[in-house]
Amino acid sequence: MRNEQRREETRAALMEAATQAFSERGYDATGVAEICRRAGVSKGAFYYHFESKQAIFMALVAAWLSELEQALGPAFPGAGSASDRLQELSHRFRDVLASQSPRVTLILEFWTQASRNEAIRQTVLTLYRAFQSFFEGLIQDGIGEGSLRGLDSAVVSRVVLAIASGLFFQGLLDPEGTDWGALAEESVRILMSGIGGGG
Amino acid sequence: MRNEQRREETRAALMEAATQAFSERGYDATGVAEICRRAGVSKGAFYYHFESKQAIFMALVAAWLSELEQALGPAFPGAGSASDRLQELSHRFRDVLASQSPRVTLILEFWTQASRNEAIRQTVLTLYRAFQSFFEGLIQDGIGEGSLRGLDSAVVSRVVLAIASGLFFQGLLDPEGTDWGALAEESVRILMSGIGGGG
DNA sequence: TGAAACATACCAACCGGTCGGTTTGTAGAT
DNA sequence: ATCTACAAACCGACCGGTTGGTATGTTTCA
Repeated sequence: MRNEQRREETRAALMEAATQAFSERGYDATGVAEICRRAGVSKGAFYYHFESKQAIFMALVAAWLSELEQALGPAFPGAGSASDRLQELSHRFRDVLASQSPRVTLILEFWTQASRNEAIRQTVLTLYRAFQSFFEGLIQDGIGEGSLRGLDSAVVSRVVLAIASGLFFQGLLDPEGTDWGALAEESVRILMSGIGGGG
Repeated sequence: MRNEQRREETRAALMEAATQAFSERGYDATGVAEICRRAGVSKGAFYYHFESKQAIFMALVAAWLSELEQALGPAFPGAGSASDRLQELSHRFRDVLASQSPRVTLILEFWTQASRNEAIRQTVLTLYRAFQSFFEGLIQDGIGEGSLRGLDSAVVSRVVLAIASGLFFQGLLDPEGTDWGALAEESVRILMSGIGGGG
């Protein structure tokens, strides 16, 4: 069964190469030949493992999806109040940004393709809704235990997501502009207490 | 001087056609030939007016930049308190989204290209910083007049921008998912008063 | 008439994808 | 252990089609 290992290795090499290539040059501008060159295999090998260029892109989306779902599921198992956990999450924003750093532009590529390809859009939407549900549950917990005000959790969760993705995209555009990690923490703090004055 | 008018018309037709084509199919997937077809001119006309495909894209970025700068400058000349103006701005989010609707995906295209092209990135960054300055000034006004708390206006302005762009990108991914305009209004309301509970 | 504005025909380069053939790995027979 | 037989994995030349860009000719108008 050593073929199985070889199979996995080649597949992994192709996906890694595709990740880098798509990140650097974008989906359309990246040729299958270049992916093969980076992976050190031939075009024949590529089309043996993947039906098409679209197929490997979809595989990358799926891999990213399951990876983040795994990271989201068992994590943060309810230690402390909901507001504390929200702060903790914002604290980890910098690490997430750093760990995803090579893929940051790839995620933007996912987003772009999603706006033009229904299948990809549905996949990304699934991920997006998973995130939203996660935050919605967190906020409902907070409302239940009294650490958060009794606002519409669906709305608040979307706002939290908007801040997160907004900071994400801004960091992509201007990586050196600010300490986006610190800004994420500050955002949650501001969101918690509001910006309204005395009146 | 009727040549001048003709010149402007062709140029405008090409840029309008490029806007639509880039929006629908993206920069790379759009051919120069298709832009010409939509504009009803020939390739010769295209390359008479623009040096390259990149050039017309840059021209679109520049046009978008100056357009939004104009809309931002004289607009909202300080009627009411800063918090009121912030609410008013969120109220107009739906209209902005609607008016920019044909270009929404084009803006995403700008963002994508910006992450790979330094010249485009600088241009988009200029726009981004113009927005940030605008909000920063607005928030400083609010702090001065007491309608906003004395927080770091640079930080708050970035958070506001994060929410705006975050909602923008989310609306792009899932146009029918929610009333993003209403959500924008609600976001500002939440941002004003915070989500923290009794403690 | 001459310069500006546009059209037409064309090209080299590249693209995603195919295909006939070759190597590699391994299960079973001996 | 070694040979056989076969399938999985891989190679790279090749194809039709498309692309951004050019070269050259034609129209329009001051």
